[in-house]
This record gives sequence, C-alpha cells and structure tokens, in this order.
Amino acid sequence: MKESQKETLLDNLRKICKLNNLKLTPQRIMLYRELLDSTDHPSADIMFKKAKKKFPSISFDTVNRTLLTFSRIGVVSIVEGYGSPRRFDPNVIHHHHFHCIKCQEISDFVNQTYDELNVPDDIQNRCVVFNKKVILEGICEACKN
Amino acid sequence: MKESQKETLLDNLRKICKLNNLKLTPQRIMLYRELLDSTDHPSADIMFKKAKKKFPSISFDTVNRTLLTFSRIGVVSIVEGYGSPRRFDPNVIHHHHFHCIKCQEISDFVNQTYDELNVPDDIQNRCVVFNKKVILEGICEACKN
DNA sequence: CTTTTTGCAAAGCGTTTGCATTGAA
DNA sequence: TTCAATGCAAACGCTTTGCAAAAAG
Repeated sequence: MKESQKETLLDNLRKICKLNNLKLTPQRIMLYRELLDSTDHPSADIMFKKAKKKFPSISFDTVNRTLLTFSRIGVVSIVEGYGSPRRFDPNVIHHHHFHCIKCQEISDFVNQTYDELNVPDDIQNRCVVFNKKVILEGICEACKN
Repeated sequence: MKESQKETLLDNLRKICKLNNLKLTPQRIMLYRELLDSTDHPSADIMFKKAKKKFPSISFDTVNRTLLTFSRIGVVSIVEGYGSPRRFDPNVIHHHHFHCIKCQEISDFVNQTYDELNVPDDIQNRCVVFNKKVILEGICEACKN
C-alpha cells in the first residue's frame, strides 16, 4: 500500500481512537501499519512475529488485545473460519472470500453482483442485516497442481 | 425429524462407514441420531452433554473425534465462525447462514437465488469451487427486542 | 494528574495425542 | 481373530485475565 494512502487511514484511526477514548500508542500505530501491509489474513501469532521485528519489546498480549480492540472499533474485521486460530482482516471494505480447503488460505475477491444481493424478505422482516458476504470453498490455484 | 427419515439417513451412514472402513459403534449411532435432532449448530461440548444423557459412559474424546470423523466423511459439516469453539452442522444439504453478532446464534435458511449464484469467471478459471454459501450478519429477531 | 495501556505470568478453555483396553466385523 | 474405536490422562495451542508498572492525553 502507498504511504500516502496509509497516512489517510492512519488519520482515520486517530479520529476513531479519539471517539472511543483510546490512546494512540506507538504499538498500536505500528500494528496498524503492519496490518495494512498484510494481504493474507493473519492470526494474532503471525502479527506478533511481524510486530516483534519492528518493535522487539512488544508482548503477544498487546498484539492480541490490540487486534481485538481494532475489531471492536471496526478498523479490522475477524474472518469467518473453521476453528483456531482466529484470523483478522485489515480490509473492512466490502468483499468476499475464497477458502481453500487444502491449504486453508483465504483470499479476498470483489464482485459487484454479490454485493448487490437482495436479503430474502422473511429475513429482512425479522432481523436486522448489517453485512452480507459470499463464501466460496474449494481448491486454490496453487493446491490444484 | 421423523423416525422414518432418520432411518433412511442411518442406512446411508452405514454405507458411508463401510466405504470408509469405519465401524458402526453404538456411540456413533447415538451421536448421529442426536445430531439429526439438533437444529442449532452444536459444539463438541454441547454434543458431549447431550450424548451423556443417552450414553452416560461416553467420553468427550469420543464425541469430539466422532464429530471430526463425521465431517471428514461428509455426513456433517463444520460451520464457519469467528473463533472457538468449533461448531458442527448435521445439515449437509445446501443452505445458507444467518449469524447473530449479539447472541452468536447461527440459523440456517434456504434460498434458491443464492443457490444459483454464478461463480465469477476469474475464480472459476483458476480454482475448483465445491461449495458456495451466503453469510448474512446482523441482529436476530430475539436480540432485536 | 488521571486514565488507559503495557508486559508479564498464570489460568482458562478447547482440542489433540499416546496408549492400553475394549468391541465391531 | 484382526483392526479400529473407546476412554483416560496428559499435553498442547490459543485466548483471556489480573495486576503492578509505564506511558498517553
């Protein structure tokens, strides 16, 4: 991601933190930057390993708590999966997921048709729907060979 | 579920077990019956509690291993979720999920339009897609009030 | 100066493994 | 009689908690 784009998102983070009475610590800024550079959907442990390179004294707990905090305030999301460990997604813009059942890779894709799906009436009437997404499951390009 | 319908599914289980060189123990039969009666998407622990009532000497490991075995041979599926514990679904017929972000309930729904979604060309060309489903996230009827 | 956050350690929860015994085919 | 499954116990991996010290606002 371009530095200029990151700066905009960091400004955004600053505002959201202020709104939520959260302090913008160096750890949080660094973690957010690392997240923006992650194209995979890292677990807390993977993020901890990445973070340690930039900030050697950081603890796993800070990483894990920060990720949960970020997801609570909506700057990252938690990816749907089939067990442990929990995985995070820095991309909060609407998108869909392909799950490889072999290597467990989860890749993003965008698709306008999927974005425009209608919510069935019976659900629309009974519930409040915030988010809709399509999950495709199968074998990814790499595992196919 | 009607007993007659269950018997058909149990016959099916018998065949699939034979195909996979698996033995049809009383524990497995009982667990499969209990699963068919589950309309929620139970975790291994919930299934263990249910199973104990019918089969007091059963161990948690047997329950957990059986559920994993069942999912491996395709008679139950593992539900996509956002962390622990893993949850199982006795309904392997195609359907979609509504996730309540408040009470964590996951409810099934069927929808033909969703079933007939096309897989985007770029994915179709690169990967093999076995399964597609739509996840709706929001607040369920009970939590809305 | 107040309040949040951090790092550490321990506990907690869910899952998996090894192994002797049991039981299905 | 054979091979898989069970139950038990211990280990494991990931997540959460409590708390004193440190740092942000």
